[in-house]
Amino acid sequence: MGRQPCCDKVGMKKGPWTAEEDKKLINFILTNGQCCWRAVPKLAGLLRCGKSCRLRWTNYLRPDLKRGLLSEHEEQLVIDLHSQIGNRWSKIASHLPGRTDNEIKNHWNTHIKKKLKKMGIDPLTHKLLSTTDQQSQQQQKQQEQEQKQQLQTPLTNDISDILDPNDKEPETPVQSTITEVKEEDKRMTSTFDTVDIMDSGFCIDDVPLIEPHEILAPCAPSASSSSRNSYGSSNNILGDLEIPDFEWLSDYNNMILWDDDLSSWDLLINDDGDSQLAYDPPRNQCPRMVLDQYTWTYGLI
DNA sequence: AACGGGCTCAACCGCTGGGAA
DNA sequence: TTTCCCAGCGGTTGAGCCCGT
Repeated sequence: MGRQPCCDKVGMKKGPWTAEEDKKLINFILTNGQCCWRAVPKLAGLLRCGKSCRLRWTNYLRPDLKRGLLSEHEEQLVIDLHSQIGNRWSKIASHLPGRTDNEIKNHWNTHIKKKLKKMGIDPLTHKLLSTTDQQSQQQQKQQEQEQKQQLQTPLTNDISDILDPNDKEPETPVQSTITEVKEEDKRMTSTFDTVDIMDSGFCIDDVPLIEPHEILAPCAPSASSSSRNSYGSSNNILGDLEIPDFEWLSDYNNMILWDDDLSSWDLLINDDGDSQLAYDPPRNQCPRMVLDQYTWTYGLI
């Protein structure tokens, strides 16, 4: 008996999301929060399946997403993590705040793979390509032995589920138990969290730096500052959003940054200077705002 | 200007695991 | 224990963009 499809696909829209659909989804999530995704399209008035809505939100519309290319530091982190846990993109993404597994997976396949190959490193094994061939036979033998051992003594801790088989070789920095892997996860997370942003290699070359004083017109949270008309425009997305009286904005300094053509909104900055909401229109519809979260965070510090 | 090949990345597909009934 | 639903995951696809000819 097969699994039921995630939704009734008849009449469901597929393909790229339109700005209108994005608006509906953002509006719904901001108003109601994330609930049962299956119910979202119906409640939000979308002809999409719940799964599509969830993916669109998590991979593109989510407020805490960073945009733009991965920095050198992030890239190195991805490489390090990949060498230890393989293609577990969501796990890797969890170490890079604001990055999605899809984004990292794409970046790996389009950039890092080539980069490593250019450097003479096998992206699968993270070993020098020249030595890979020599080791492949040894690996094969070792894997055969491991398979025999597994048949004789089943693993109580399924380390094979955590670690890439290629990382089981002694010369790689591999932990031998799940506990150690988890501890390593924690260590790496905390390392990333506490990294000095000035030394982190964040790439600020990709976008022109804008000093905060050049772009900010901070205003204290107040009833008047939550007026849609303060920032809205008849030809922009935010103006059309049915955000309930901006009550959800009451904690923010209501900083909204507009594209030159006022066709998109990018950031809302709260009192702590955190970016809370970012809207990035489809790349073929309007030029992307030249300010991204990196730049902004960097500017604040 | 037109064409074609390569590249990028958003979106989709199918599968898995967890949890509820 | 079994069945079903749901969210999440990783692999794959294809439309649109870019760039060289």
